[in-house]
Formats: sequence, structure tokens, C-alpha cells
Amino acid sequence: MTETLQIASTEVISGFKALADPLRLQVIELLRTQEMCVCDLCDRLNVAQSKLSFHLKSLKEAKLIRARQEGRWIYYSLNLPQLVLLEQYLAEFRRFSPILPARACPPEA
Amino acid sequence: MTETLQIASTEVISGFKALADPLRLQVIELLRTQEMCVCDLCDRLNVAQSKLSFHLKSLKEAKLIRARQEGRWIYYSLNLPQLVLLEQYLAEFRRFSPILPARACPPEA
DNA sequence: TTGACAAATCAATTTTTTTTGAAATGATGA
DNA sequence: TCATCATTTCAAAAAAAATTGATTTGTCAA
Repeated sequence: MTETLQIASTEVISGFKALADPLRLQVIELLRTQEMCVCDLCDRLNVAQSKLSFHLKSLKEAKLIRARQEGRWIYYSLNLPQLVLLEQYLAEFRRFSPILPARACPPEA
Repeated sequence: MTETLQIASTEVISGFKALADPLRLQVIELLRTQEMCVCDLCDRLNVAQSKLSFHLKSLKEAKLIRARQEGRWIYYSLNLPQLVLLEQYLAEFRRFSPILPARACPPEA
């Protein structure tokens, strides 16, 4: 395996972006153990529904959650594989990082 | 082990926030294999120095990188443990997530 | 000392993201 | 068909983050 300069994909970036907000992270954590409909999430997070909707959209676009409609309700659930993808992106750094040798900047003339 | 509702720490959030930008992610990737001084990073990323400085600060505040001064140069390097912390935060989800059972919203009267 | 250079800081501006409340959509059951 | 309810969408306002160019800080070497 060579250098593998990982051009971070848009997916990775939008994933991190979606996780970079306390409310969205709380949503993710609530969905950790079970599917939930919007009204439940609203109640538990005590947040206006249109606000929540906005954040759910961002999580969904980042593919971190999935939506399933059932009658008038929409159930959201975690999309584990996408979280795993981000986890693995980070794991790469651990995998192949020399012990960070210094490197002289002014090219030793 | 019980529910372990992980109140995502500020550290985790600022970590993800710092990673949620293409330029900052590129910095992280460049530092993956070696320490680098600001001028090198500037060159490689072809970006104004004050702009880079702004982003380096955000990465540093998130503890994802460290700075070491040597003469007039400042060398930046990855702070692996902090990346690992984020990795582990994500790993938690994989560890303890039931296969996402549905849950009826209108409490079955 | 002084001049040159690396890097950080600053203030002003621009861009992006978030919040808010109101309106639209769409499914349901009477 | 109609009223109701869950949710999304929208437009305007507010807040936060990023960009820019100029200035400052600090270090070194002449």
C-alpha cells in the first residue's frame, strides 16, 4: 500500500458537518437505541418542530439517518454504515502514521 | 452496561466542527505523515497565510493539531489521541445498537 | 541596532448557517 | 368531502463562520 493521499470525499465532509452541532448530535444519540418519529424527538429535545425538521434534513442529506413513513408519521433511524464510514476515515490516521518525525523547514542549504 | 446516554462533550463537537471543512481536512491529511511549518502548508495548499492561520487556530483549539516553535518557524503536527477520541465516540454507536427496532408513535391506545 | 522574514491578529466585509413563525403538503378518519 | 394532525417548506431576520488585506509580534542574522 502506498501513500494513499485520501482526498476526503464530500461525503466525509458533510458527515462531519452534520455531526458538528449539539442538537444534531443529540438526535443521533436518541436514535442510537431506537427509531423515533419527529414528534417524539421534538418532545424529548424540547425544540420547535420546524427547527428540528431543518436539522433532520441536514442529517438525512449526510446519510447519517434514514426516514421511513408510516401513515402520517415519519420515523427516523440511524444509518449505522455511514457512521462506520466516518469512523473508518478517522481510523486511517491511526493506522498509518509514523511517529510524526520533524522536518526542517528552511531546506538545509 | 446500561444505556450510557452519552452527552456529547464540547470536545467532541468542536472536533467534528473542525473536521467539517475541506481546507482543514486537507491540512489534517498533509500532517498525517509529517510535521510541517506554516509556510510549507501555505505552499502546498496554495492559500493565503492569514487564511491558513485562521484555520490552524480552529484545528488547534479543537486539539486536533499541536504547534511547536523552532526559531521563527512554527511546526504543526497531528494530535493523534484527539482523533482517536473522535473515532471512539463513533465506535460507540456500532458497539451498542440494537438492530433498530421500530417503535409505534401513537401510543397504541 | 536594523532589516527581513514567519506567523498571528485585527477590523471590515462577505458568505453560510441557523432560527422563527407562517403557510403548504399530505395522510387519516369522521 | 372535510377537519385534523404530522411534518416539511419557505421567506425573512439573526447569528456564526470565513475571507481579505493590512498591521503587529517576535525571531534571527547582518
